[in-house]
Amino acid sequence: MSAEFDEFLSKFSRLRDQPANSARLSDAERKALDILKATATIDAAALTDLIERHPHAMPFLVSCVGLSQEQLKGELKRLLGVGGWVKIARREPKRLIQTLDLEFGLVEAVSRQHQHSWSFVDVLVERRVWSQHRATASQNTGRQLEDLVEEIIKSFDVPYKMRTRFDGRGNEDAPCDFAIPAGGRNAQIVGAIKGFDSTGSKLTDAVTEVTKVAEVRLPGQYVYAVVDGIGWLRRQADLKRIFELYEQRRIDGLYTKRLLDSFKADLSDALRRLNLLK
DNA sequence: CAACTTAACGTCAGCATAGC
DNA sequence: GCTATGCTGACGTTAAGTTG
Repeated sequence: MSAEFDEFLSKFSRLRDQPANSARLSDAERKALDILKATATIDAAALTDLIERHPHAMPFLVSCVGLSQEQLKGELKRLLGVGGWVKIARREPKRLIQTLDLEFGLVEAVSRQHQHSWSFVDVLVERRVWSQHRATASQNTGRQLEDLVEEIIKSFDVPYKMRTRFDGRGNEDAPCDFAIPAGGRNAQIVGAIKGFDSTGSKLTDAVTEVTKVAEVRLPGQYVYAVVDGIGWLRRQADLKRIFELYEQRRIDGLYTKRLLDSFKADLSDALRRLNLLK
């Protein structure tokens, strides 16, 4: 590249300030942690008492079972139908603790980690595990859903292609997560697979993608969507847009992991109608 | 096979709105 | 009026796929 470009490159700087060494905690959070620190014995009653008076202890407590703040919000939506922890911690602290304990073994985890004496290295390890978990493990959640769907497609012993594009109406094409028997102009059955345990504009992007598939599809093409994950529960406006596509029959099927049996049956019918089965 | 491109999911902040 | 929750979009990191 040109010398001018190299010169331009040399003028770049880091935008973010160096990360602060000590996280800023609110007074409410600090107070909650002081109480936790002073608690001699951790049991269900102690935690119930703690969160009833100090709901802001919740994100700290659930970190003991590997839940981030966002994951906590998602799980509360799934398990209790609420979007936050403060109100429910004050009103139904017992139910909140019991639910999380049943699902994640919260009390035991907090108790164990409360007693543990932590070394410097322990802290370093924890930091590393969390930051790595964030990026790598999250990739797998979406991939797992893809793999489940791929297994079903495989069971029919037909040619297919994962993560590709297909041609539809006019000169338009669209991305899809699977295509049978192949992508491009040969696609006869296509589908989108969108698993999210968290929220974000990525879910809006996913809806846009599914919408695009529905728009581009040819009359004879079958279109399916498989969605799942607690992220959708917190992004229902986006989920509804996909559901409407299904209600209007602009896509032929909409499934979650627990509905994959129906997907298999519907796919079987479609393959038979298209004479793709051997 | 290294460089590059595309696409995957998660975290968080900011503003709007609801609820006490 | 203040706090909790709802809604939205920008941003971060990594893996898989592509290309020369």
